[in-house]
Amino acid sequence: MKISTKGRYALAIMFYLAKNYKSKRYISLKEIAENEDISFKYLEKIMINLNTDDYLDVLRGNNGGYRLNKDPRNYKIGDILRKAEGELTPVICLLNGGCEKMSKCYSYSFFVELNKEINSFVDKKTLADYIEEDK
Amino acid sequence: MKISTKGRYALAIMFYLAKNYKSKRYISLKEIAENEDISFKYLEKIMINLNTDDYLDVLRGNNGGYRLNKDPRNYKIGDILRKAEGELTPVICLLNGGCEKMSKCYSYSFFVELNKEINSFVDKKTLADYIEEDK
DNA sequence: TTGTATTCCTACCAAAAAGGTAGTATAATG
DNA sequence: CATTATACTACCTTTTTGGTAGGAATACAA
Repeated sequence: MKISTKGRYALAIMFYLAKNYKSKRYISLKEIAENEDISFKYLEKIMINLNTDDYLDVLRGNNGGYRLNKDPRNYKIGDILRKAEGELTPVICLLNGGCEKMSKCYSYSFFVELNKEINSFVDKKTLADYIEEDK
Repeated sequence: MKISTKGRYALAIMFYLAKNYKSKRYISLKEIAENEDISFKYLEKIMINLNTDDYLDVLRGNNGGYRLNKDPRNYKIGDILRKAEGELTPVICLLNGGCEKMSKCYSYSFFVELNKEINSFVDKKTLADYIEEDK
């Protein structure tokens, strides 16, 4: 039940962008990597999953990078973690509506509830909830 | 953010024992392994972590095995998962009160809240909550 | 007292996932 | 056209997961 570095680094990236949202400037991964002490190359890889479906503004070249394209309050922590880590379901069988041993599985309804608990929490929290000036 | 087989099998064991609580009989891991389609040897290994601090009654030899030593309502799901999987904290830094980069970490308070959310949920649920006759 | 069924304990091991690194292609801009 | 970014693909090392194997200790019944 751990969040891997992918999820943690993705959050670090997004908080970094959120912090700079008002300046409108593009932030390079190099800058984030240096400030957060994370491997630049690894951040690039994480970005591939993170920046899908026009999630962020991108600009290549000099002074390029990434920036949020909506207010921080519109970025759910749940979406960020799911993009980086994949589905947050505590067990895989939840994605298929149970397995072949479902009929005698006492754990299943517990997993359903836990899944709901986790996802509803992470989906009601946004970047803005954790940045002082945006609270 | 997945529960591993250790945690899932531990729950399977505990639900199996809970289901048989009233009969007072000792249940062997062999029986559980066969009924739940899990490797007997792996269950033995999981049991090492599960049955600490007099968590269960044990009897060796013929017709031996394990049984609950208190009512199913006294076994918290949280305890079972923690015994099998280790601490359920979504990130390790929560166990040390943060890391050296704490001062600029926007994620930390989110992790604290998520941790609380998860643990308070799994600790308010017991085996009895998911067994028909005990509800 | 011997055989059988069980837990207890230690060591080992293969496959998968995590956590990266390296190199090149593509794009934007001065 | 040089520079500075992202985009993409391939590879690699370490750790974790998910087991297996074998024997010692214990309980009990015939």
